[in-house]
Amino acid sequence: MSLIPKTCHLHNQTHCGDCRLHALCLPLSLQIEEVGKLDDIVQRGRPLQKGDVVYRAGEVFHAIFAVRSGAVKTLSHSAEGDEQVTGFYLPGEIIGLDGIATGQHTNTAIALETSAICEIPFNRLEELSIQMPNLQRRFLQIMSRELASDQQLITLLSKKAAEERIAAFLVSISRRNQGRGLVGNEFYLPMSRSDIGNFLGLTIETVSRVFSRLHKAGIIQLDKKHVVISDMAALLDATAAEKF
Amino acid sequence: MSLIPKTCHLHNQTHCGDCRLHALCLPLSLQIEEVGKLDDIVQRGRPLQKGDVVYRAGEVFHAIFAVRSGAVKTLSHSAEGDEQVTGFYLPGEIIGLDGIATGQHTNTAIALETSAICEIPFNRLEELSIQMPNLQRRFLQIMSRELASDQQLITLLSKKAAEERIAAFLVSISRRNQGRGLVGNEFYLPMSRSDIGNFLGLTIETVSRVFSRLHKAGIIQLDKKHVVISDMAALLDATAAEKF
DNA sequence: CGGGTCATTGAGTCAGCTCAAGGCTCGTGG
DNA sequence: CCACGAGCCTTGAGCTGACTCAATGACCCG
Repeated sequence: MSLIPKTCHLHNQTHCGDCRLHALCLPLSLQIEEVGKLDDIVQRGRPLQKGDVVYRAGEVFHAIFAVRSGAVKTLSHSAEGDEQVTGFYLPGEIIGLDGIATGQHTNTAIALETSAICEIPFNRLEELSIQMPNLQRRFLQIMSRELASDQQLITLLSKKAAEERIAAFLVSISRRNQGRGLVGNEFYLPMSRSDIGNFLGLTIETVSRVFSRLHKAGIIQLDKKHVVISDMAALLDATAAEKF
Repeated sequence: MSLIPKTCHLHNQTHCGDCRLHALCLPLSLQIEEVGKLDDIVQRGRPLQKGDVVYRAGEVFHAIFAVRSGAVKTLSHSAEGDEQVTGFYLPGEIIGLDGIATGQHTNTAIALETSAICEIPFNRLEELSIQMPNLQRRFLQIMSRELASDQQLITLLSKKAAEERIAAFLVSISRRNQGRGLVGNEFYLPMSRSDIGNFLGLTIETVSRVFSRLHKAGIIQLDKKHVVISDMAALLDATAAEKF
């Protein structure tokens, strides 16, 4: 059961072909008429508010979702009940892939701010993939990219110190914003310090201290969630601090 | 030395339909004639020896691989040159999925012991998937399962103490052996302490100390790489030690 | 203006790291 | 057959980066 109401607001009429995220999202590398067919199966709901759930762990998996605007975090729950933030998703990025293996979502996805989400029924997508090899390949690419980013996070958690983690996190947000045509060196973080800490395997105190340190070092400017990267080179250096 | 006899499963003639791993590997849920078609595209090479490379980071991606016998580790290299072990793969498991996104492998895969590997050319697999929706779905399942296991590892690295990590690691090996019809409470670890430490984000000293502790607690018996789990309940408890 | 949430900063503790020493096993060569 | 070296593993001792605990500040909303 999807939480997204089917009522259409004017804002929801954007078709895949017109969508500004066209070149980032699922339609990449499709022909124009193919985009039209994909567009036919995409369902666009009313914007979600901060804290609203896109899907919940344990729910039956029936669709994947594309973030059209706003931002979403995904969390998994361990057996003991504690939450692990497994990712932050920005416009053009796809969530819900975790449910394919078992037919149930293993993660929960929650809007971090007012967000528009496109819902793509999975069985329709599968059918379409059979007719459109480009779409099949694109979808596999997206899953594989997700694997690669999970593995980067694994390396981060396994090998990097707190400062390197935060620096890498900021660089990642910066690059993804840049990929969407925004400036790379200034942005608002849509998530709380606590989400960042959870994601990076740090406490919120450590996140806060590292932000302060980077600020004092003149690498970033910081006003609550508003970040300006004033010295990108130094920030990149900080993602891989020398060990000796 | 592996528990797996060197006689039957290393020879190259086994077809997917006859393979004992049939129900774990890619052919799961295929019809008999479909298995035959899959079998036609699978290439079986000569057994690899310990340390041999299955594929290397940076190589052009053209195939995925199934482990038929033995064991394989995958590693990614960070920009600074240090290696991160990202997974251990046992018979019936699929490696090489990391290359789909970019067309290049981002990981390196190395045999941990004498191993037989099936090579499945990716473009042939894609073609076959279009004809065989079951195969397409199965392949997506395998990728999704990989995502889920990466996310479990992320939680492990982000939230768990050394003892919980090792316990979870042993339970994982045990379960996967059991899934292949072996006993779950006794096995040889095909990887070194250093590989385990690297994988779990611990130093080899810590790995060694935790093994000793679990041994002294009567939970496992240990003779080099030969492990006997003598108290599975206690080991499971140790994967989620109470924090207060 | 009071209560709640989120963020910052400081002080002290500790799990796992580094450094160091020594043991076990296996292969090689005298 | 033993000596020797090279890996790999184990164990001990001390150090340290991030955690816990605690207090305070900033902001939002009713």
